[in-house]
Amino acid sequence: MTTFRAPKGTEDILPPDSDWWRRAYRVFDDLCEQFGYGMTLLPLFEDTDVFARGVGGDTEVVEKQMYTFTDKGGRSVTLRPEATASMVRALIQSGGVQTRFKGAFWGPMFRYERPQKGRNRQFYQGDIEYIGTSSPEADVEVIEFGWRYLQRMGLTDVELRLNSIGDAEDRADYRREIQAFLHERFDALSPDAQRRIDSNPMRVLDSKADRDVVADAPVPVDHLGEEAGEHFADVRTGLDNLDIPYVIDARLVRGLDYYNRTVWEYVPRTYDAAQSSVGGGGRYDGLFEILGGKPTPGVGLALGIDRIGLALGAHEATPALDGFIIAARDGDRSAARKLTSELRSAGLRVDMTDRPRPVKAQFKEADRSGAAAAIVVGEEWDAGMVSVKQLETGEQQEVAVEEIEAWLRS
RNA sequence: GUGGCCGUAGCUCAGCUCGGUGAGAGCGCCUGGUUGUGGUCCAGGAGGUCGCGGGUUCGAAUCCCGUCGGCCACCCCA
Repeated sequence: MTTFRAPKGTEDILPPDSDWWRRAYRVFDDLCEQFGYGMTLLPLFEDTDVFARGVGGDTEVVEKQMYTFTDKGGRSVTLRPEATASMVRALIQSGGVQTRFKGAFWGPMFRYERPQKGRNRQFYQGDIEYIGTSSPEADVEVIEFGWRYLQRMGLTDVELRLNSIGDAEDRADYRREIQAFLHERFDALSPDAQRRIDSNPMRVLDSKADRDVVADAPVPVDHLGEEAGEHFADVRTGLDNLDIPYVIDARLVRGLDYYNRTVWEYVPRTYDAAQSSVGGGGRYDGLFEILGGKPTPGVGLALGIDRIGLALGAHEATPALDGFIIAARDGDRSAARKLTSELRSAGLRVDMTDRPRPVKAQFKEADRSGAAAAIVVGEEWDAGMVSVKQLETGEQQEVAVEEIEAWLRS
């Protein structure tokens, strides 16, 4: 027996479940227009090195979650695990960013992991990037964007966790300090943490397995240089100014190596799952150089759409048609079909059954479709009339054919 | 990659411990309850290789082994 199913870690999203996704995208798109972020369409896969170098060789994402293939030309390509490196590559390719660039993007990402709640191998992100400015106002705007998005989607009880991990230069001293701290407690550390002392000690702060050990470890936010410190203060002032609440999480470091200074995450308080973060972002002033471009600062965020949906719980389907056309007699079907066509051309949302069925069954379909009204084409059609019934109230009346459109709109 | 739980109608599941009367329920779906009226009610109906393979047995959805798949957690992150 060869029955196929969606590959492990992927999901088919069909109506009516996809109604929510349509809304999720529309809200995102509206917000992008309001904030002035242009749309970008990027490849689903890139040269493997874009991510290996961009994201960082010592991250989990690159170490073991890459969907990497060799194509027929012998090139190593990787299904994108995240958007920022890809976006930066595209901007470098197009000649770099002269003044500033605000780009948005929506689509699937791929990470090879063992699936669980809120973690699929193919998952969806909405992303915005504000590039070409090191102003803290940009950080604030991007953080605000994510906050507004969650609010509009109905996730109102969200904790915004904020931190600054400083600049690369600031981290030299800090690095020695945390390494010393970790070496003293070497035996208590998890194998992963032990391995990272030399390669990327800051990441240990983020490790659940080592939570107790690092509870009183030195944190980057206490080792900010003058500029990074001012920047962070300005970001906080900016958020206060917009009345966006946040908490400082000194051990928040994020999983991608390109971040510097500001990093943040959105965590719904009402959502209990291991994968609780529904979005996050950070500043990445060094990424352009890593990928071979001119030094260009940038800040961006990713929203985990799947997780936002999970955090919201069951959402009511809202199919909603303006009208459902019913052909009373089989001979009325062509007239009904024509009317359906005309009303659709006029911009209304209408549907009808796929074949002759008892009127009762057609009404049942009309009801299930979520239509506001049922429009009966039958004997009255011969006199230029149709019967229209408001399905919620049950009220019914006859209306002249040429007035249906106006009636449906009222 | 490691661990736990689970795979029976389209969906949610009961039955499995103590193998054996014709494989079930609810929801959904279809038809009907008189001429062209839904969401309630009533009646009838369609729909199942009991994940797959092997073993034990006179006999297995029920016991054993294997395998595939799903969910959740660890890890990590969106």
